[in-house]
Amino acid sequence: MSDNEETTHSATRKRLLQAALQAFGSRDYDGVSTREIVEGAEANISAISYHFGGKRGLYLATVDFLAEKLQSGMNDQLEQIRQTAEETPPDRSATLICDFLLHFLEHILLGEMGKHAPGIIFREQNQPTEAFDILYEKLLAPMHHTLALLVARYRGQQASDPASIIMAHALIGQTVIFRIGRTTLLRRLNLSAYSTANIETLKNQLRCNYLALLNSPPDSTETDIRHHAE
Amino acid sequence: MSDNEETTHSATRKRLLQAALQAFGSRDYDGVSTREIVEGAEANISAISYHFGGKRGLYLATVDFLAEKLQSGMNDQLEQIRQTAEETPPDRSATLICDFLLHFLEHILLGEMGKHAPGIIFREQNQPTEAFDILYEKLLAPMHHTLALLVARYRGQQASDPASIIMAHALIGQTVIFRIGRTTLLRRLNLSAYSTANIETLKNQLRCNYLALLNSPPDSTETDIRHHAE
DNA sequence: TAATTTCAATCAAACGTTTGACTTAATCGT
DNA sequence: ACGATTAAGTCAAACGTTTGATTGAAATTA
Repeated sequence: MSDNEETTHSATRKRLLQAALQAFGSRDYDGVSTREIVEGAEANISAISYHFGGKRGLYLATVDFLAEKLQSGMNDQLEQIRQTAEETPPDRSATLICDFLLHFLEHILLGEMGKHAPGIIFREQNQPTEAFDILYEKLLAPMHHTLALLVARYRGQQASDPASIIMAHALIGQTVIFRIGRTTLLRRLNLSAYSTANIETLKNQLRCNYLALLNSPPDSTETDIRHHAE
Repeated sequence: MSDNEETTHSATRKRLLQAALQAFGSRDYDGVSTREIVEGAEANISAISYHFGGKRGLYLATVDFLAEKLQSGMNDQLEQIRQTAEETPPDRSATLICDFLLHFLEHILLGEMGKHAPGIIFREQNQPTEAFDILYEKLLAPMHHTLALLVARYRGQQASDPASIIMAHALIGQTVIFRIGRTTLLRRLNLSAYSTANIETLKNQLRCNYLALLNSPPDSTETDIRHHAE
């Protein structure tokens, strides 16, 4: 399904998506009014119904628009990483993981993506709707999957091993918490915003953390988490 | 400011706060209607204006209510930890950190707090309002501060050292990501919810991660993050 | 011309808030 | 001791505004 959202549509449609992304990125679904969106898009109020069937349709299209945007910038990278991993010794996987995550960190701290995506993604994690499926399939799953693959390779486990998956989750968490918990950390450090020097410091510290986690001894008391699956 | 919210208030006031906590915990400010709240509280619509001056006032009172609730259960624990830390050798700090964070994990995964608090806290992190100050002062700062103290003690640093603060942040992040990113991880593991056995597995894995981070060598390229402070 | 897209105007529903009457329980003057 | 007065709390009803959605004509495009 989902042939590529019918590329032949008007410019109004794209302006609506961009305005909606900006709005939904900073405020909740109910906190955004259709009139505010069309104002930002310099379009008429009825354009939403015409192009997307309604506010809900616009929201879903916006999430898809976001996912597509981020996917395009990441899938190539992920694919390349997976190929590189197969051609190099397992212990090089740690470097691949670090480089990918640090590059990812920069994007969510400084990039355009970091402005809008986190709010939407968290909300859908916390209270999943139909939109979460889109985010999961196009963004979260591929990234999670590739990282688990690298982790498994580095630690000599199976990529499907829950331990690998949990470790991948922990690594991602270690990264995104500096975006999610930004306000708290900045306040603790008496900063008003991350500077590029701050980010460099963070990256150095995070690299150490990644390696520490990857090299940590496997949990000796481990039980198979799937025993209680579904 | 903030004498203890005038304890002599009516029962309706408390019912409103509890209903509001439930509502604001799962949906955004604009996603919650005053009529929905008073319905849950079995109160009259005008009770909100009467007791809190309006919807906004109710929201702020609800956040304060939440912070107070969680603070009472945590401050004793934090105080006890800080005392214990002073009386025991530094290398015992790691155990204190682990025990506290794992106890915290259980609360946010299973406890009543885990239902409502994360949504509110994240939203205020992502788009801070007046309510964030309440959360920061009563909840986030004390916890962050105590952890930084323990980290500094264990690693032989100053508690005010940015490296200690960042490490404390990383440790907290390592924990809360299993609540924040719950939906993604569960989907990756083919689970519909955490079982107590799952949580036991997570706790064992997390303990390893905590220790790995705490024992990791300090960043050799470190620069003082405060060089660029405000 | 025929199909597509935009527009101002309008709709019912839901929103947060306000009103004024009513109940209940202290407080007061005598 | 007792009716009058005041204050606190609750209630149904209504307020004006904003919401998402729809309409049918006008404009644009092919």
